[in-house]
Amino acid sequence: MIWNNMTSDTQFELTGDTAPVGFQKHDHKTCVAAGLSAAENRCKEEGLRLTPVRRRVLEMLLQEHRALGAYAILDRLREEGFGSQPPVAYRALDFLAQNGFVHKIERLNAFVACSHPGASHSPAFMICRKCDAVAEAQSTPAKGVLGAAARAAGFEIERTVVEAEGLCPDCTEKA
Amino acid sequence: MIWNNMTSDTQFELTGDTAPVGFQKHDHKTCVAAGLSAAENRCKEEGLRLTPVRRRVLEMLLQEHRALGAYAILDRLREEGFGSQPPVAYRALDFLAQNGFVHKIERLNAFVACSHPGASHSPAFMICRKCDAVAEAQSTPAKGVLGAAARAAGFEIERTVVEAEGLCPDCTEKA
DNA sequence: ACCCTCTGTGTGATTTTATAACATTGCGAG
DNA sequence: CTCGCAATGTTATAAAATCACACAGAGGGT
Repeated sequence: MIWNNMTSDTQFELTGDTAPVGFQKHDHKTCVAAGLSAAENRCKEEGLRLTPVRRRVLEMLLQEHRALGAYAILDRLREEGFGSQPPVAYRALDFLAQNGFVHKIERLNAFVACSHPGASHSPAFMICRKCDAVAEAQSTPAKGVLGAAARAAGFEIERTVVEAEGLCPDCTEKA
Repeated sequence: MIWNNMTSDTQFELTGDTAPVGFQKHDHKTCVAAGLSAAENRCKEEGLRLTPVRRRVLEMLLQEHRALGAYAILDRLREEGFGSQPPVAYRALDFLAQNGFVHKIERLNAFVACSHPGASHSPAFMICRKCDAVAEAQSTPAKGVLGAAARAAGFEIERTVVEAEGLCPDCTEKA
């Protein structure tokens, strides 16, 4: 229920030491495809333009399945013949973030593909301080202590940043 | 209970349009003094060194009572005859943040004085997107959806960033 | 008092992250 | 077709943060 498990039964195609993926091994190909087509559908529905740069950036983040900085993304875009200056990356990321296809991790100044394409939601993240793996969960901003404080204060919450930093299961084991 | 109300009954000494202070008008002098002496005590107890730069930075943040960027702080330090290079500000801020006297607002790349000096706690913030006022509340990381997700995943939370962005009471009114 | 060490301060230089400003392209509505 | 607008691209610059190294001064041990 909570996150990156994606489809079906867990598949162990990954060699065991590929990039961290959200604390759970799973089939990348499936989630890249799923993420992309979810985005395509939403764009078609809402008249948004998923242009080549934007599409490619989303694809990169889906493939990577961890947080990438804007400049890491830019480097690849450059290699692939897209523009080579920061605004190219930032604009694509802004578009994707604005539409919920990717999220910015404030703590890392970096971006991850959304793990729950489709529904609008308030994401929460768990970030491993050792291996930088990032897993996305749902938060419920209006509920809980913060929601109560906000209501009491007359503060209108529009957006929330919720990021937990700590040790992922793998790194806990190794320690 | 929740935040910057500080002492006693609210006092309206402020002219009514001084800098935003956390959604509630209150007596600055009192909270500056309270914040500083709390820090002094904790440092004495724990053998920490509240040196002049550090003390002054804390005092600035307490006076300001809103988020200041490291470079805003640095500018003032420079004017006052302290060092003039970024590390001076960053080091003082690191010390203060490490010991819980100030908090970093990731969303703004800026720092605020802690509103609950003393007890160790997991802060949560409400940030007005219009006037940049910041109020501090308490969060309860281990509880709620995120805590459940973390336990389910075997993720060990060490620290949390919780920041709500929206409109403060004042700005809501004006709109 | 002396030396030693360790922490903190100061500096210049650099890296990393992000935005401003403006020219150009190309699609779609009329 | 052509006008307008959104997206792309570029150069330049701003803003945030860190590195590397020199020096000063507090405090402990002798």
